Amino acid sequence: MKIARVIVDVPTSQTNRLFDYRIPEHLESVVGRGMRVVIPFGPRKIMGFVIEVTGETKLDKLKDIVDVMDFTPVLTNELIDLGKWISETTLCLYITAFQAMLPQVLKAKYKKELWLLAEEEELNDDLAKLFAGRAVISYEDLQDSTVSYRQVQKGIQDGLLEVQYKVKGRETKKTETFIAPAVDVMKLEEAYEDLSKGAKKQRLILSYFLENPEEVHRRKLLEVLSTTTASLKPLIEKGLLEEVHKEVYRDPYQDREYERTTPFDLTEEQAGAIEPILQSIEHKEHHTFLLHGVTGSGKTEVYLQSIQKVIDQGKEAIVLVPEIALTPQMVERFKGRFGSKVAVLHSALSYGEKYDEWRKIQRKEVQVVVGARSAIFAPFENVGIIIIDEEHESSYKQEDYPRYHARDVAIKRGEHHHCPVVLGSATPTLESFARAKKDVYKLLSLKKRMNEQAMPEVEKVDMREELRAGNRSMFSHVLHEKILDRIQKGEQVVLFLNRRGYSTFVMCRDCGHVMECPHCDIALTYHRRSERLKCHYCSYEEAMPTICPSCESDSIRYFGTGTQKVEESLGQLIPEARIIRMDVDTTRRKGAHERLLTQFANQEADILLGTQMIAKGLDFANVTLVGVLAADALLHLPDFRSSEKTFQLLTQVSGRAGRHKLPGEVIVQSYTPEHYSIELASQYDYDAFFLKEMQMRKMFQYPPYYFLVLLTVSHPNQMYTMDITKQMGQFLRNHLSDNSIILGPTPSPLTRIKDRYRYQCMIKYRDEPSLLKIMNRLFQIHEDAIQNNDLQITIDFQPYQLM
DNA sequence: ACTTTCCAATTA
DNA sequence: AATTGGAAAGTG
Repeated sequence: MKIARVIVDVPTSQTNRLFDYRIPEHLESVVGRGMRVVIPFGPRKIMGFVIEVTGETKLDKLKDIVDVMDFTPVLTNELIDLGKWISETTLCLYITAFQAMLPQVLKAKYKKELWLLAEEEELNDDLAKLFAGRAVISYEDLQDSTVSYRQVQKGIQDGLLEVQYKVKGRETKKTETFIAPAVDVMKLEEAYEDLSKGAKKQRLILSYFLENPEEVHRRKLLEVLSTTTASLKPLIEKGLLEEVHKEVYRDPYQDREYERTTPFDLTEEQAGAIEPILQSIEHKEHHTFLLHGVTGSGKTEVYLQSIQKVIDQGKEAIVLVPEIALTPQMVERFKGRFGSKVAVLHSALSYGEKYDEWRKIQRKEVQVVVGARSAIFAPFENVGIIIIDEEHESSYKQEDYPRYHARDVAIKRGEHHHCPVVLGSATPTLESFARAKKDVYKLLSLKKRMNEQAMPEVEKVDMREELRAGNRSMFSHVLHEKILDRIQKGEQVVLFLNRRGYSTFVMCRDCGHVMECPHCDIALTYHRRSERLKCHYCSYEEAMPTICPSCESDSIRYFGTGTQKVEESLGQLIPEARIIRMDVDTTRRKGAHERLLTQFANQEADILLGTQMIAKGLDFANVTLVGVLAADALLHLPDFRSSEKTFQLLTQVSGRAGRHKLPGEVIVQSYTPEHYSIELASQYDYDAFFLKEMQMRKMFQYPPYYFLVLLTVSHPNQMYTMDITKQMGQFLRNHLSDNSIILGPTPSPLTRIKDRYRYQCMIKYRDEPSLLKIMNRLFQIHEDAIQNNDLQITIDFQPYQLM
């Protein structure tokens, strides 16, 4: 007897273990490790992942597997082990880890149905009305009806009704219609002769097939012969042609032509950097490389040529890029070099499109995947290299369960496949650079730009002085003039607004009342388009008030510097400027992002104004001026990484100017231009910044000198939350070593979200071998309250977001 | 005596 | 997470 050990699709700690099921004979040759199966669980039927197939069990009675959902495993052996590792190191449930590795559509969908077993006459009036002649009704119909649960229960007891559970995948396959001859050429010819002379279009279609007897895409056929289905239909009805429905991939890039590029000759510096990577591929040895290259130094070419080597060896490559940088320009470079060997995975794809790209990987129809964070789980089995571009990006850390960092997963996979992991950045995280200095990672440096051009000159503008000089606008005098100058010359400008910390809130000018969310401790954000106030943390929204709810004055206004507002005042300042604004609002619609960028590239606008999303990966030849409107917006947030983030952002934004023949220039506006992160970013001095920031981190006991764990407790009752957090802090102080520092409990920076109070403890440690065990114990102690008292505990190892 | 609501245990 | 069966609370 064969037995499958299964992780069930029930996300709680009590079911977070293997359950044994008998594999019925007719499924014995089908069921395998890594497949999804339908299993009975209590009275229900649910989905589960087969983790192991064995011959023995400790139990004497087992239930049978009901059905298999896959014929090929969706999880490879490596991914199963990886999922286990993730759940153990990030303290999440097994099922959560496995679900995170797969595309959305492979999540099971459950349906509960009520079946009529007897004749309708045997039912009472209420039930008969409910069924109304149908044999099956969905459970939602029952809930919508007035029939009481009691009646249904009785019906079930009397054997008149039955509840059935259905488990379905959500995957859908897209099909398209092809037309093919249904008879041989002889018959076609006969039919052609028989057709009346008047049926010109029909004759045209047949003559097409006489010349090309293969099947052809219907839309294309109709297009080529410039005809319609009206002429095609009679031929199909006569049985001469037939419709063939074929499965096709939803390929978002299919109608695009990519210019093929060939490998460039590497510069001496690039050649030096790529050599150790190629060696690592050659010798099948795992190493983690930190490729530190200034913007424009040609990191991507190093990636591309390393990947070429991997493909030549018959292996596969995984490339991670930050979501925000997954622009058409980036995709183009990979598609241009490797053509149809590339799958692309990012959040702008529909679920169906993601699934199709994923299946190309699963079926090994591609050798390269370029994608955002979750692409690290690409189900390749022969990985030859893993590349993480813009290594410092915070989007590589997932902020909800499983709270994994793609970099850690990459290294784990690199070890398994004995292949190199390359972390690339112009501004590496302090953690990574420190590791490179300690030779844990191998440091590779690219210090020169490929075009031998100097980095654009950065001019800092002290906005305090502007204010003193009577300029109250958000554009300094210099910036205003330079913009005018560029427009006159027909060159382009990129304006960058750091939105974080500058959201548009609504305040009463008379009494100072600020509109806040009734469920969270945060000011509401004003949305101009809908004229409504929205909360960024819960889904709460309300209409913009006309009078202040506190003092009933009518001088209630919105404040803050959103991109909309900048666009407005820019329009007043320079009415002739053509502006493209890029932010969440203008890029919400599918393809909008790309359309706006194309417009700008075609020089249909003079100024590109945007947030974070224009800081990365963009490359426009005609841009000669970059303006940063508020460089210190990030700097004053309660986050120990704020200096690092500011430095990274400024460096990145500066890199947008003067990438080609025309020299570039950068204006950085700030209220604290003397801050070392602004000062050193404007000098492009990463090494000096690293040293200075390391001093700060050492002094304040932050990473990379210490590891962090953030423990957040939340509950609707504030006192209770504080109490539990205090207990936990005490527990940690009792169990962790004396060298570790435990801070808190303190209220979270956002103390209340969705009517739940949040308190936190921070652990700083250098060496805690049994940390995982202790944290697990912490969960166990409060398991009951989590289960029955609406208590929530989140544990985040190496957190990025301290809110 | 009977119905409704709540809670904890169980899921192979 | 969903279900269920039994205890506790409510109802006339």
